[in-house]
Amino acid sequence: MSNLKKDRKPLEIPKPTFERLKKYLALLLQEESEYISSEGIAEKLNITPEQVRKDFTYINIKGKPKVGYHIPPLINELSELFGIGVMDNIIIVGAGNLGSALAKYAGFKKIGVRVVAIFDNDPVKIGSFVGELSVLPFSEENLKRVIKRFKVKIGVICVTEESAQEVANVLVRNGIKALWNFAPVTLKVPPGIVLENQDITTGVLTIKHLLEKK
Amino acid sequence: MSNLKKDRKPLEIPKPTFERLKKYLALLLQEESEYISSEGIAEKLNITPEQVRKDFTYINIKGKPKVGYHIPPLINELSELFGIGVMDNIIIVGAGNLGSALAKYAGFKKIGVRVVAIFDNDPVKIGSFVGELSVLPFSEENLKRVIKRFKVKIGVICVTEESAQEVANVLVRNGIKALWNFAPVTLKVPPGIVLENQDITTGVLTIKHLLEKK
DNA sequence: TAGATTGTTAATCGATTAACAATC
DNA sequence: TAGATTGTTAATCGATTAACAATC
Repeated sequence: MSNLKKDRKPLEIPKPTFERLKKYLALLLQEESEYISSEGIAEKLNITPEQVRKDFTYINIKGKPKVGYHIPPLINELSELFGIGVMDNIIIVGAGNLGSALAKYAGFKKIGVRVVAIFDNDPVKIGSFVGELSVLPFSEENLKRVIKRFKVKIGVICVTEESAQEVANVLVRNGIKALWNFAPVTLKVPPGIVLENQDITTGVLTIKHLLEKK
Repeated sequence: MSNLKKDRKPLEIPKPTFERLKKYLALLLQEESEYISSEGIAEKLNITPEQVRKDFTYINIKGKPKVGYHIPPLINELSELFGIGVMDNIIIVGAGNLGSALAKYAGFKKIGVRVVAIFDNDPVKIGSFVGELSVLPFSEENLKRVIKRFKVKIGVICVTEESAQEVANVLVRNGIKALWNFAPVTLKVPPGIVLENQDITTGVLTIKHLLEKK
């Protein structure tokens, strides 16, 4: 046993390309026309058309000279890349404003994500409704039941800095495979667990830096 | 007039380095010891120590062999880079859950950001309190007054997809210099206006993709 | 057909990694 | 001093850009 290969196959798609593919998808989902050219995409995202075409060589898609790319199949192809066809059930821990905002977010459906439960420890919040969901007490028992019943792999952390690591531990202990962390802390997770930090404040640092040099 | 130079001086710090510097700062602000080595930083962020040292060559900082980097001056140096010493007043448009979460976020202070007003058009929300702030009606008059009085340069967009572009237009028209957009739309802004998109959903796409290939 | 736009290869550019000298 | 860790240069790697042929 313990023959986990160390050679985790590197993403065959380069990281920068991958990040741009996400933006293309977001853009295409907003688009109403049927075709779009590499130039059309490029100018909305402030990149070059060559870059767009190059990026598309990583996915199985063909454009038509003089016309551009047919949007529906493009969306399909990108959807497959991100596993959007498969609906993932997720749970949210922390029913504060941020957790509530996510729980109610309508756009998840389009990207194959469904919030099936929201947890909190605050007695005032427990039992109250966030959208269609009633806030559940954050007990291991509840957690275990929900995770099992809905085959939940992804847990979202919307608690304070102080409790985030503990929440992460509990989630992982109960079978969660990926953490989406909104708390401004550097979490430690066991190998094999996917961790995605979504530090919401970093954006404003870029803004401050750009404004400064004007 | 109209002698705006097209040659916007490229960020002398490479983009990837810049992004990592933000992470270093976030990490250091959590750190309690006095010194940290490149190795110490590297392992928490899953990068190499060489990378950390190389990144630090872009800022004016010296480490001590055998000891590492003295954290307070490091924080100072990074703070200066991001313009954290200068407090920026920002306004939030949209007092839904997300806008409210941001308005109450305590961590802004540490990075030189202060929320001075929150706006909404919903009569139910207007006049109610979000933290210490009373929600103001989103009128150009109010906007103009607040922007002038608090010298606001940064506007945060926390409204729906549908209203985001219109809100952006109004903000820019009234003198806002930078937009921090949380709505899942590709905004169009005039040249010279800083735009930072914070698409909150992209993180989960990465997670889905990583889970898929297991 | 002519022209626009794609797709792809080659050239360039820039970032990361490796190696090692400097130094506390 | 010896050893650990920084700082920096050179080598490698990978991503972007440029050029142009293919094609609708």
